[in-house]
Amino acid sequence: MADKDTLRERQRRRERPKKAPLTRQGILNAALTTLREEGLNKVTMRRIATALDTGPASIYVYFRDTEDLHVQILDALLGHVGTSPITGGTWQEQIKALLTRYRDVLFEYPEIARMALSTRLSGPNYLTLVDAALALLQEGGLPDREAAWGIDQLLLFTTAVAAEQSTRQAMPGAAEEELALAFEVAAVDAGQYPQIARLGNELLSGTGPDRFAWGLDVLLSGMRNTHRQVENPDPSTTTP
Amino acid sequence: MADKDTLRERQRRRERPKKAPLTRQGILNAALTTLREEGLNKVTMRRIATALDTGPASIYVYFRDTEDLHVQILDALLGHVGTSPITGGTWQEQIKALLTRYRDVLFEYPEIARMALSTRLSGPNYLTLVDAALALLQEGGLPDREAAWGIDQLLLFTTAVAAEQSTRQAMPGAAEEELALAFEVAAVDAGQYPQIARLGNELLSGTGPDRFAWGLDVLLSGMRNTHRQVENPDPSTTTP
DNA sequence: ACCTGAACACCGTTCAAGT
DNA sequence: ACCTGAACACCGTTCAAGT
Repeated sequence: MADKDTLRERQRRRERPKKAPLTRQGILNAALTTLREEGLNKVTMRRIATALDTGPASIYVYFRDTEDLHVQILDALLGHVGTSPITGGTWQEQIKALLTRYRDVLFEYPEIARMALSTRLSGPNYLTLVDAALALLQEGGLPDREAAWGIDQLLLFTTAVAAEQSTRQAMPGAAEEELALAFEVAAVDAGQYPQIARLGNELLSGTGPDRFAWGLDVLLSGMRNTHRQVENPDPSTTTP
Repeated sequence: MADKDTLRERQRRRERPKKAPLTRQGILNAALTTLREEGLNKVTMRRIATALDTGPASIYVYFRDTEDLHVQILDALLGHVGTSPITGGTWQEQIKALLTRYRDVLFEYPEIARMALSTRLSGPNYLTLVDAALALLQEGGLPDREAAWGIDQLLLFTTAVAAEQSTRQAMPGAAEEELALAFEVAAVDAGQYPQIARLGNELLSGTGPDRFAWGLDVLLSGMRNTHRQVENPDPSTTTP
């Protein structure tokens, strides 16, 4: 009877509430939860498997290896970074807004940013972001040749800033490290490192966001003034 | 007798040839050998300890943890990057030569570059490099405020390029990945990613060194044309 | 102080066997 | 095809005990 079946069904669920048919999405969701609650280095095959009430081998049905899992997490995280519209301002301001949005995602998940540097990304959400940025560069009148290389540099800078900055704030003892750095700069031997001693605290000045914004301005300004050389065509790799 | 002692000494050495008094340098040397022969992720506490014929706990006498070991390896690797003289050319060419030298070291050890992004470096060799670069920026007439932030960006870019590029070439299957990327760009949906489709192979053009050199030019040019805003002084953190 | 064996609490990945 | 338990070959770090 329906009643009896429902009851039995409920009891079964209560016993093992997380047990559901294994799917790619299900694994990804469990991974995202673990990421939020415990950080990327707890997003391990074994842990996700345990959360889903199975053995580690099961995850390998859907993900090639741990890196594959992490890459797919990032694209899931990127969500609508590239699609939600950006309004107002010059094209420079718009591209800065777009990249800041990207940086903010990476900022929330320090280790993801570091991973993003060592893996070619190719998820749909990432491609959308790249396309949107390229459109803005074109709008700004940047020649295609420079835009093609420039987008790489803009994304590389953004990712690197996130990887660098977010590590510190997320880690226990980050504050002490900052302080130690300040002392170090102050204590630096003026004979051995004259420039560092001379610039002193100027080296540590400014907030993360201010430095990031300045960095983007430098890149955008530099790109417009730096033409790519015509590459010397290598005859050995060119068909006649 | 001397003869007998020497013989006994030799035999003792032959039995356990690596056993020597444990020193920081000795551990570092063993670590460098392992790095060269097996890569950074084999530079583990346990492995170095085994190589030195002792238990893992012994390493903790000289290094706080695994990260500390890795950081000190990088500074050892940096050797004379910052001290051996750079001759000829404009200050731009000189700073490019200096950073290229830095990149080359990081290129040889992919994982070290990635690590360098997430850890504040402060070894003597690293500071020497920073100081030399700052001197060149000053020689080029870059104002101190911009130089202080600019050096950060130059080093960040260099490290990121090394982390990104070197991963691919060092990994098994890097060639296939490049190829897969090329196919991907070719196959991209022109409706969904119009800009990527439009630029096509332009996005993949150029060699690593050409892109790196262009990137440095962009940065150096941009820095000279981008003044730092006067930061809005935050009254809550300023003493009156 | 310096050094260490042993223990604790984890990992990724593969494989043979199950459904 | 999809899923899994068990096994293999590793990790970092701490601690109590030794010299």
